Amino acid sequence: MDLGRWTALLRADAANLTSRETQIRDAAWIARCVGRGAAAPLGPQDVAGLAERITPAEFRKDELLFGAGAGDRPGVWIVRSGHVELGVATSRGRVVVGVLRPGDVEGDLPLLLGIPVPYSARAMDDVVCLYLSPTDFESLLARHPAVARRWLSSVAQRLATSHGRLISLLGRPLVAQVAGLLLDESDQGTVRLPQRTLAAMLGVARPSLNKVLKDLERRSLVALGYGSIQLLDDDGLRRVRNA
Amino acid sequence: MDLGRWTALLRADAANLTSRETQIRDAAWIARCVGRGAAAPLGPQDVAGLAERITPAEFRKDELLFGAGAGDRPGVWIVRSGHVELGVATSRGRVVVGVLRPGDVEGDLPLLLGIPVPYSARAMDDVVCLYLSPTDFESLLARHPAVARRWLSSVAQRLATSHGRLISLLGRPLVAQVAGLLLDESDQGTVRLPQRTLAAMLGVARPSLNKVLKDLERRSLVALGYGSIQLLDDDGLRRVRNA
DNA sequence: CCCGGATGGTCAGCTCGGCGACAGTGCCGT
DNA sequence: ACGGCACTGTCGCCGAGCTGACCATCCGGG
Repeated sequence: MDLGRWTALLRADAANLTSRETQIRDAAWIARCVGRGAAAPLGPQDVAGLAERITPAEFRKDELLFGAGAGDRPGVWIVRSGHVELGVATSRGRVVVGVLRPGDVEGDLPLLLGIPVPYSARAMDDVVCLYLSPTDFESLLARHPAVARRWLSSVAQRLATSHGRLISLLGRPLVAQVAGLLLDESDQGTVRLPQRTLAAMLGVARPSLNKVLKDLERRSLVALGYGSIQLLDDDGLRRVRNA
Repeated sequence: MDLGRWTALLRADAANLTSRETQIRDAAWIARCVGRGAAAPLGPQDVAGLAERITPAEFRKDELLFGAGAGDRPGVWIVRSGHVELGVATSRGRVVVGVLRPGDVEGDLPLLLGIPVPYSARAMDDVVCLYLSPTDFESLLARHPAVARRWLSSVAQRLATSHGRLISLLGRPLVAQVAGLLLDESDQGTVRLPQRTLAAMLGVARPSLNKVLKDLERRSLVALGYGSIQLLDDDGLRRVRNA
């Protein structure tokens, strides 16, 4: 998906389309992203229910979306364009829990469970989000069973990913962890994150990560660039991950 | 909750109660456990919907419930009594992903996502489960929105736990990881797992874990027993976890 | 065009934890 | 009572990865 074009469209919409039309298009987009591949399809009335509740929100690079320092604004955020970093400040420096890409959802768990988010979200570039207030989210789930069903798939998907991440971290050599992370975070064969961030995602020191990456480059599995990594041999990386 | 008494009751029920009465009692129990504390209450018809779908299943110690070696039986399992170990065999020996206690649910994710479970489940002692077949689970969610809503909370709860686990593992010293694990797995101030298993849950070697545990014991934070650990100072352990 | 900040690459020293082995000890069935 | 088994406690060696430092390179803005 061409993110630049999406963003441009969003900007144009603000001027050329009615607010209602924009909302419906955004709602349909959410319907495609949340609970992808779930059995239950959403009806037109479900999409309409979504549309009348979402409001767009823009953030500039390095702005905080929620969490410590941003007033802990409750509600559901769906990333429309851009990237968002979920991080925790620990005694041993910053740890990155995850990176949100367009289509990813955050903020629903705290609402569902009534607990605060343990991390804070920072815009890694200019970001456009769609926002659902806590009450809107609650009524959406209550009145639209199909949406609740899809949301269930979405959360289940994230849980499966988290489990996979746990397995790939538990006592495995760093090369295997790195190979797994690159495969998970790649977008069209490229990972557009600085090594500093990747290291924080694995909770390791940057020099250690760099050593491993150079090793993978020597084995022609990846190509290192400035702020980006190209995956050259996915199957080879998978072998390293499972070794 | 006194697990011994529950098990005894279950045995007695098989003889003294009709199958239907047992099912309704089990269903009510599931209703209490799944999505604990969720906003949406279940109506009597929801509990009835659960009751007519569940079937009990017993497993002896060391028996495999599902996963590699047990035919990968699809369906949802709810632990009624006993403990179940979720483990993965890796190149570097066994890794324990988690331990299921009474009230815990497993097997729903593969159904929701259409993917196989990446781990296998082994009964750590004699275990009684309640079973939902894939088709029954699907129809339950489709026809009982309140159950789907509760199930959403249940999955969200597990996702939050998994996130917490990730944060507590990422590049933290072993003492902090151990303190966190003990706090998570304790039941009434006691962890009834052999050190071998605890080590597998953190993906570390047993001698390393033992060294840390003895250290915690010297600091009067825990008391080590045979196959069990008593937590003496929860606040102290929390301090160690966050250090 | 140049400069400052961010990112990538590398090194030496050191600590933590893995690995394997072995002894002591509680638990349980015979 | 006894013996086997599983669990705990401990040691020594060694390699993986952390610490902190330093310089090269890339990029965007003035």
